[in-house]
Amino acid sequence: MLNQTMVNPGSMRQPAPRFRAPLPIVRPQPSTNSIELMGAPMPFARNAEIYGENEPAEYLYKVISGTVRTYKVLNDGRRQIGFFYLPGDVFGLEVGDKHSFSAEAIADCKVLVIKRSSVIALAARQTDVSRQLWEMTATELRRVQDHIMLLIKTAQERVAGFLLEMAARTPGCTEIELPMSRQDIADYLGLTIETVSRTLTHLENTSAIAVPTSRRIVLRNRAALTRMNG
Amino acid sequence: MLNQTMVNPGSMRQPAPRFRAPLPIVRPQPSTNSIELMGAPMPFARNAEIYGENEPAEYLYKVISGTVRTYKVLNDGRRQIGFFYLPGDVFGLEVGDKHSFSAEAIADCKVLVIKRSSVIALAARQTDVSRQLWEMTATELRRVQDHIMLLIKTAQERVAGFLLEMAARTPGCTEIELPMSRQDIADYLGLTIETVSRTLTHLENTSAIAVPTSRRIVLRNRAALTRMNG
DNA sequence: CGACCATTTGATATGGATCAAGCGATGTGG
DNA sequence: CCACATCGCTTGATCCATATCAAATGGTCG
Repeated sequence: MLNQTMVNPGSMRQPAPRFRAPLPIVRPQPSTNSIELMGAPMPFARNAEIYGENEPAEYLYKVISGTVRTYKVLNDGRRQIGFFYLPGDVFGLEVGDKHSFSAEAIADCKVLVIKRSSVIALAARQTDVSRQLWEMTATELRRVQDHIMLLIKTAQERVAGFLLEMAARTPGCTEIELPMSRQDIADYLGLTIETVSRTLTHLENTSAIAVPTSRRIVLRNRAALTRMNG
Repeated sequence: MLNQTMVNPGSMRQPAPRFRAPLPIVRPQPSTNSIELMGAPMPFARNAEIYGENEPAEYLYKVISGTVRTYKVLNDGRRQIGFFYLPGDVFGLEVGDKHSFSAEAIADCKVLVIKRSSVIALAARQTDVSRQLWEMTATELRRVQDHIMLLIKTAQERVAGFLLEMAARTPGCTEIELPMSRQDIADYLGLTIETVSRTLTHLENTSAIAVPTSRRIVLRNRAALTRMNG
């Protein structure tokens, strides 16, 4: 039942820990050209909150470096991660005036912060901007639809799918550096850390992957992973 | 593992069965004014396919009467229902050129069919149209995000949540007429029919609901349902 | 009435959660 | 430099919610 992190409702904002060398992830930046000209870059420390659920959605965001997680917490503390946003990804895009998820930096981040009202104002006059807004929202929609398909699968299928998804988002596609903890992965996949860990071990034993360090995964047999993805 | 319908990959298109009296559901229509002027109403028989996954997305659709389900089928036949669209709801909205889900009529339907290309062309010149497109996509996004939160819950929470959701979408809020079968509900909630049935029986035994006929549910104790919604 | 289909109910199996312990890396203070 | 605490992860043992398998019930239509 309770397969997610239990979050203490009273202590959400954690102290920002010391700095760490940022991960060298560089990805093809989807062209959000005219919109991102309106933004200012801003640093966030590891575990810093970028915005909270139900806060007014005054800005939208684009990851420059680092990784961001969005999440929701149920009444009783179960946490569901919406997505891991890597450099180039846009998040915090809302049509209503409140954020539907919370957002936090997983590693230290640089994030482009763009004022929502000015984008919307510009969209009212420039067709391409309004089209970009629409496309970003639709990209997000597709992603969430895929996430639903993930959540109906078995543990093995979820983990295999997750690895393939992360690999597809990384330039050097055979070896991936995970910016997030096992707990984050578990909360994204709707599993427990134990199950994630066991499944990774099993994939390693069947030599579908190698795990040189816990944050680094080598895809040895992509066909096998694809096959078990469901 | 296999908690969804197993769909035989070779026999998706079913013969359209006989006609049935349409359900008298009438709901507040969100104003999609200028867009829906461009559409033509079209009837679909029970279980008729409206479009298939990966088919070119030439049209978008608005339910006038009846109910529509969208769904995806995994390689091995597991089915996941994306949503049940009731009168007033827009579906089939895509930014890419292919549909990401399939759509079928659950009961006999009247559906407004609107040519995608003309809407997009109009959006290029009329701000309000492009805003409507964006808002419809964002509405869908919210919905899918909520669906994810549903899928991490227990069986009881999912069923209770489903009933509350359906009640919120119906005018006479205490009694709801379900247009879909137990199997459809199960595939929406990521459960089996047996679990859905047992859970409904349990809710009835604890007098949270009454089930005069299998398609009709009376909410007796909404507070209890809300409480167990998670 | 009898066939058919949807739904409910019952008995059992199992995948993943839970509870608990061990392990390796990193960091701290003496 | 080394004991020692801490943290993230792995591994092991057991439990439980929900799936699976199977049968009974009930409504619909010829």
